Amino acid sequence: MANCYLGRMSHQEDAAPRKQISADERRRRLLAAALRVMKREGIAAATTRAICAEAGMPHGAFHYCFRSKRELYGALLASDIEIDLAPVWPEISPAASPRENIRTLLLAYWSQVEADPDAQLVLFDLGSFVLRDPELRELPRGEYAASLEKVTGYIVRLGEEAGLTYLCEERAIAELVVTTLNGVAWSWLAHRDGVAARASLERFAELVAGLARNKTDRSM
Amino acid sequence: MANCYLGRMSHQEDAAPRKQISADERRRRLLAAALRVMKREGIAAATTRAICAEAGMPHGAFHYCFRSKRELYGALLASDIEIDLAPVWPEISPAASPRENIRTLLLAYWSQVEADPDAQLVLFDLGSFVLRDPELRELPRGEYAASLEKVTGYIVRLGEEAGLTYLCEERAIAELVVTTLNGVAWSWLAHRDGVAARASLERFAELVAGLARNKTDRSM
DNA sequence: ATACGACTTGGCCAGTTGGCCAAGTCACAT
DNA sequence: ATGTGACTTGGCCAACTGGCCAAGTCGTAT
Repeated sequence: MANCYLGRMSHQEDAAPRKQISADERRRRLLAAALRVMKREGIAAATTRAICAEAGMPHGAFHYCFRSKRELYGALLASDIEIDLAPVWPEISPAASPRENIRTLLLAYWSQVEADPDAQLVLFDLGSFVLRDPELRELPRGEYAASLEKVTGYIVRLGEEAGLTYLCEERAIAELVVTTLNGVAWSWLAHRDGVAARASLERFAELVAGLARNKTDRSM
Repeated sequence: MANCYLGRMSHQEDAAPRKQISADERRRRLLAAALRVMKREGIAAATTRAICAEAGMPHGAFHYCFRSKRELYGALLASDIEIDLAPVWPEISPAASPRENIRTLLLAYWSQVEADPDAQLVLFDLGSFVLRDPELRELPRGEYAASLEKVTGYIVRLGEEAGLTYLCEERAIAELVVTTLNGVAWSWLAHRDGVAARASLERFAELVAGLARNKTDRSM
């Protein structure tokens, strides 16, 4: 069911026996497999055996690639599962109101969250797991800092492209945004009311817009 | 080490040998014990054996009180672990600005969160676990609704006691508040930066205050 | 060809898990 | 005293866990 490595049917050697795989490549495949299992059945179901089976490998392969299960968990959280907002930028324009532009950005992010709820759940699970582990506890701190940095970048870029100026530091806004998006995601996972979630986001966009001004209103 | 059922040395009865315990009482004790274990060592460590040990009961007692481990998990999430804001109300006053009053309320809530981080983590763990279980999946929906109801009550009461009127429905504000508080809690669990968390809350209070007006400004 | 190290594999292990149960103990009504 | 039903207990189970390892296979530098 797994190995669709058929093809290569030439006259001499056929069903290519797929020789060897580098340990690095295996690590990558195991990480991907682990994520798939966790999304489908939760973090508790992601045993070393289940992960290997998902990756189409024998159980022994696991501990050749990872020293321990925790090492895989750490690597998984470190390999950021991020959301790309690049496709949204064309919709941003100085002509629109700050609220409209912020709204566009938030909802673009949201539609990606809503499209893959299990990924969000895994993110919470993984974070929670790692926070309990004495050796991995520091990991989320860096992850959080990175995502904060990224969102701050978005805010700045939004300011430039939509011609906005903010009443406070971009980083502070980013913090509020990251935090609120996480909160909305968590609430939505609980009640699964997409309408309510979007309504909260709209309201939040409105509030954040209060911190922004069109540059044209004052200077240009 | 477990059975300290010694004593019974007095002439008749003294160090009450605590005869039997009703199944209900045992359930309550097991729930409390489970919560303690989860806070201390995470949800994964809360095995039936660990819970019984924590409660000072033999392992067999567990399945006399609960049909399964999941049943306990469900019961635990249902037994709301809530935060009481009652002691804070005296600090609310019509004389203060809306922002100040909202700030007071949010920070009061927050100080309780900050005082018991593990409880928050357990709440996330528990929610996440339950969301994966086909039979318990619906549970968080009700929990969320209940806490939303409660916070809505707070918002209304705040309006009455501080003399505020809102620009939108109290429920919408409550949704935003619940969501944001969860988000801030999650972020804080990751980075453990209490200053940043409070700063976010202050900013959020400011924004929400924008949705409120002192009644005296218009009518009275 | 030969050798050597990276890769592969299935089996094994001791420990832990949730759940079950039969035998026993107790409180209380009769 | 005797019965009845709720409560108690320790032991048992099959299933599963993370981890380890020895024997094997393969690729490549020589």
